[in-house]
Amino acid sequence: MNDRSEHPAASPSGVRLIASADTWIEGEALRQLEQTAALPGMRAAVGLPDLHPGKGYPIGAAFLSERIYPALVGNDIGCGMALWQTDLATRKLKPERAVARLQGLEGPWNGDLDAWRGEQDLESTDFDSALGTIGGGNHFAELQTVAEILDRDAFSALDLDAEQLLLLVHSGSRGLGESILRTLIEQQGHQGLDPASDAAQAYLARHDRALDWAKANRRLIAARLLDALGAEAEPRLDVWHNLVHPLDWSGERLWLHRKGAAPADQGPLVIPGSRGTLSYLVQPSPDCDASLRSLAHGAGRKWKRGEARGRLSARQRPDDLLTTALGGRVVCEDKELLYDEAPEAYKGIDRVVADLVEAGLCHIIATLRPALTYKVRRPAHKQPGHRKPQRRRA
DNA sequence: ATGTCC
Repeated sequence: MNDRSEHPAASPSGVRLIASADTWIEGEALRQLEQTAALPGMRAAVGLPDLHPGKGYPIGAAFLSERIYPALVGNDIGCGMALWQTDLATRKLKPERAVARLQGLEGPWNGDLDAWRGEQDLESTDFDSALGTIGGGNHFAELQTVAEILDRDAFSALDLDAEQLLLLVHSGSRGLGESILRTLIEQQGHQGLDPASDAAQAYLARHDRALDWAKANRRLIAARLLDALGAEAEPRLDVWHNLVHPLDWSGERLWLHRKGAAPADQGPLVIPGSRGTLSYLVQPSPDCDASLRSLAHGAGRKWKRGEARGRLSARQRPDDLLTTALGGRVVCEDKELLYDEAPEAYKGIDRVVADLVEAGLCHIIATLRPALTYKVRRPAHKQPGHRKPQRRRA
């Protein structure tokens, strides 16, 4: 491991990068990591091996601070990864049939939303109609098969069945988190908040609601997808990788910000690769203080959004991207998104996870293979029959 | 990332 700095507690800048020399980290991401680590009240910063540039602040990083920085959590408050054990036998999966059945997951759910919110103990928001929708960007719902089991005891302890499909859902708080951050920035700017201030308390209350909303969203996404497939499933894990929460650290109360950083203190979790590579079910090590109790949340982007189409379209047609090197099927009728989320746009997950293992932060329970990755059907404005608003003539 | 929005 190429540990380029001291332990956070001992380093003057408090910055630690967990990445081997073989893991490429963009210079802009390192600059963002250093700049963020220099904000007032910041005590420690950790870049995970999936570190890549974000909008001002890096993604794939954890920050420990005396103050609360909402902009550091970002707009997708509560985004995370949840795993279900389905009752679908892997050998019985007919991908083309499953693809055909997965329709209409983009629009509002047509079930009894008020009753469902009641069961989930979820308050009503202006974004109820978005509950149960995956969204864009890197969000997805994916059926996976178990490729290899490396820690049979841990695998069994999770009550997983290697002969049945798993469902992994990556989504967040949709427009709700975005509205919370936008309002906060309008009122407070990018400054850190004193945790005792009214502004901080108001933000935290809304933030915590967005966490619940995002988790419920993943649950409803799974329920809708399973319903479409005629399957049932049981939840196995659900972790947030965008949030801020208080942490007692060496006798002090500080605030841990995770921005695209998975928790290492809440049991096993899935670190997904791209849709064309394996994902990893890992067991965090008991002591992950060196990484601020955090792990990588995925492979990390190699190419910026919007760059992939230009880089790939000469050698790969859109149809080529609907099946992957591992034999998986992809449902994504948004062409730009199809390219943006191509496996080539991401770093290699094998190296990212190896960096974590070599740093002593986790071990691998099992590898998972994508069978069907659901992103999005055709965007509404490109649906057949959609009329473009006519530009008014002078 | 985003009831993005040409």
